[in-house]
Amino acid sequence: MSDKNNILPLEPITRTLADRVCQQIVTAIVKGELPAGYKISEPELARMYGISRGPLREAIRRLEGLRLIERKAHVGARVVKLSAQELIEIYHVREALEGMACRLAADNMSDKEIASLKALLDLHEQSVEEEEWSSYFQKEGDLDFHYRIVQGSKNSKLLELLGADLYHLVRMYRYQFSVSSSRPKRALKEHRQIIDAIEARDPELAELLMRRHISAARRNIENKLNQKSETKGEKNG
Amino acid sequence: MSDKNNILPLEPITRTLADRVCQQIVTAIVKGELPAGYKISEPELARMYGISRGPLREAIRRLEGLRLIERKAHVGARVVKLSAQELIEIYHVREALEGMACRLAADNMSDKEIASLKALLDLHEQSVEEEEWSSYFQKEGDLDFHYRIVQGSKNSKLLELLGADLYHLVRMYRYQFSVSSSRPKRALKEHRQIIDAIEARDPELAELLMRRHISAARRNIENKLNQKSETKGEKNG
DNA sequence: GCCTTTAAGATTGTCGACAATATTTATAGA
DNA sequence: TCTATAAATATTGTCGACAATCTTAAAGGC
Repeated sequence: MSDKNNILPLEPITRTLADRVCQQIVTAIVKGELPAGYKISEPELARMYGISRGPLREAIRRLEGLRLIERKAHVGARVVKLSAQELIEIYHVREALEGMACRLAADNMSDKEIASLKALLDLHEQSVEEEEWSSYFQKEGDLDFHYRIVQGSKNSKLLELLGADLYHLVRMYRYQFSVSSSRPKRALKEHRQIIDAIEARDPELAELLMRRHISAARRNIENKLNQKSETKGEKNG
Repeated sequence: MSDKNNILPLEPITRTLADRVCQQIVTAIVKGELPAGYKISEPELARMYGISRGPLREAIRRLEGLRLIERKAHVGARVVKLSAQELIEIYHVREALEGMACRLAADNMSDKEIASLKALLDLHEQSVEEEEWSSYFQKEGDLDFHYRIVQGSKNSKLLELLGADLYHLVRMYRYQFSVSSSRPKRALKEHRQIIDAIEARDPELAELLMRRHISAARRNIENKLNQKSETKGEKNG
């Protein structure tokens, strides 16, 4: 082996320009640097990222697949703007899909995966106690948990659907609305119950708990959205 | 209004080249003209459809979003090859998603939509009796029914997931394996029961019937696949 | 003064050529 | 004869320029 392998490509530094720029734009959208509804100008972004319009269009098309931008022929692309309605819809779909995933995970998750996930929850507990959760747990930690359970279901189509079409939208929502932070200890407790049910190889209970967990999160959001619209006042009355 | 509007663009004849070619390739893949596992050569397809590589790559990227082809960087694209395992996985996911869709449809589908769907079933019944179902009903008619119910759920995310990620794969499977033709009358009867439950505004029953319907289809496939592998003989014993 | 029409500008879609990477083939050595 | 290295070939990735379409602004008519 020669020395040039010292720089081991843990994550391939750059497969293609489109790959790299795509990831950069995903991050920018999720964090709100590219705000919802923003009109994407191909020449502008191409200059910004220092690439040509070719690979940029490739990236844009991929972003469209991730449901992060919407495009119209001969008009252009815009960062997707989630309505309250759509956000609730996503949580309804998550309830069905992740409930199923959790049931399957109780049967198919390996002992090693379960142990690893319990360790992750220990980390989360630390973060919550040290009140560092606002930065990490609120934004990504919770989704890490959910994503691992979907992986544990061993159903690749389920993983594709949740990973490619819903995951990033929820990430975006969390970053930009900063809403889901209200009940971190409660959520963590529910996570513990879920992994316990999986460890006990109890599919029905695991599904029930996951559905309740997501349903509670949805109602939490619905309440906050209602408060918000009430605060704004009744325009027509 | 001038005469030039005589040629009313019912379906826009051609929005972009990529649009048109994308649809053509979808059809070619579903029908098996581009067989599963086929290596897609960009220069070859570009010549075949008489376009440049630019819009062709756009189309290919879109096909990837529809899960009909898979691409690796610097290697190329191949028509997706569904394993038996993945096909079963899809039916499990459909059971969860379409069960949910059917429950929502019982609440949200308009009377007009219900009437229209019942009329569609009448057409299917005619086709079955005249034994024309082999050409249409087997391939597309059944999915028409399912697609309309998903539309009736009024959950746009649900429609996106089922329409963009699973629909075409099931279409492809039906065309190429010609398996689902075994129980058309039975399936039609189940469709009637489902729409009756929706018309009666009975969400629980509607979901139950849809889940059973898809589950039965899945077991039907599993049996056929088992027969197939038995016919092939046991290679290792 | 407002609306319609027209022209100018900007943006997206399309094309052909060049560069970087992967695959195949040929050659040399064991 | 098989393996390993290296050159040759083909394919994919990237770029800049041109064409088609949409948007915006200005001019003219009612």
